[in-house]
Amino acid sequence: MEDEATARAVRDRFGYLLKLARERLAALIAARLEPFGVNGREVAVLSVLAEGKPPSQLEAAQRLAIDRTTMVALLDALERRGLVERRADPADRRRNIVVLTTAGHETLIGAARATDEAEEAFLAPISIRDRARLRRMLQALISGSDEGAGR
Amino acid sequence: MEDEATARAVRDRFGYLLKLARERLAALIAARLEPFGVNGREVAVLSVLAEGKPPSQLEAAQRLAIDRTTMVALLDALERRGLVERRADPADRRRNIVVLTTAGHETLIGAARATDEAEEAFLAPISIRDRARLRRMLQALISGSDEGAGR
DNA sequence: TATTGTTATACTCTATAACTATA
DNA sequence: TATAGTTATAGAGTATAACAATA
Repeated sequence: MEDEATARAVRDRFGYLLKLARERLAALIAARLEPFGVNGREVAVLSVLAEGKPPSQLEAAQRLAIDRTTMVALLDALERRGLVERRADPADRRRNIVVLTTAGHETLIGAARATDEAEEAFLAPISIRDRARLRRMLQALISGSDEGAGR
Repeated sequence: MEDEATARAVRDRFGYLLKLARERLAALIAARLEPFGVNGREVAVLSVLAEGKPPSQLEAAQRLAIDRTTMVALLDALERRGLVERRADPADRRRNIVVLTTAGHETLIGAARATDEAEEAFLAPISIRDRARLRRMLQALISGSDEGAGR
C-alpha cells in the first residue's frame, strides 16, 4: 500500500498520452498544410472523395466517422473554394454525389504529401518497426468497439 | 506508380487512428464515471491535486497541459460541489493553492478506480506486453516536442 | 514591469432536433 | 414511413485579450 495509491500519475494515463500525441500531430500537420489553404479535416474529406467511387455526403461522413451535419459545412467551404462539386445522384435524387474538381485533385496531391511529411516528423522518435506496431495496436484498439457503422 | 498514389487511405493515417482511439477511450471512461458525478477532465484535475504538494491553479493547469483560463471554470465547478478548495498562498498572495476536500479525496478514490477499469477495457484487445510498448511509444512521440513547459 | 487569477469573448468541433424533398 | 441533405441551435473544449491584485 502506497501513500498515493489512488493518485496514479495523470501523465501515465492513456487519455493524457493520446490527447498530447494527437495535439502534437495536429500541430505538425497544420504547419505543413498552411500553404495549401486547407486544414487536416478538409484533406481527409478530399482523400475520401478520391478513394474508390465518389461517395454521397452521407457515405463520405461515415467513412470519416464524422456527423452528416458536420459534413454539410465542410463541403460548403470546399465547394466555395472550387475544390469539390455536389452532383445530384440520378439514381436517387435525395443524394448528392460529391466529386473532386481538377483544382481539388491538385490540392489533394500536394496536401497529402505534406501530411505524409508531417506524420513522418511525428513518428521520427520511434523506429520504423515500432511505427508499424503502433499502427496495428491502434487499429486493434479501435476495432474493439463497433465503430464504423456508428454515426 | 499506383492509380491512387495521392489518396493514401484515410483510415491508415495516424490522425484518424488517434482520433478514434481517443473517442473510444473517452466513451468507456464517461460510462464508468457517471455514478461519481465527475467527468474525465475533472478526475484528471483531482488527481493532479493529490500528486505531491498541492499546486497553484497555474501549476495544476500546466501539469495537465490545459490553459489557465480553462482551469478557472473547471475549479469553479469542482468547488461548487465541495470537492476542492482554493486557499490564498500566504507566501504569494497572487496565487491560489488548490486542495482536495475530504469529499474530493473520496470521489477521487472511486473515480480513479473506475478510470483504471475503463483503461483496462480499452486495452483489452492487445497483450500486456504491447500495452507497455504502446505507452512507451506514445511517451516518446510526445516528448519529441517541447511540450510540458508550453502553455 | 511581470505574474496569477479572472472575465468576456470567440472559435472549432461536435451533436440534436426539426424541416424539405425525395423514396 | 424512412432516408439524404439542410438549417438552427447548443454544448463541449479551447484560446486570446484585457483587467485587478500582487509581486
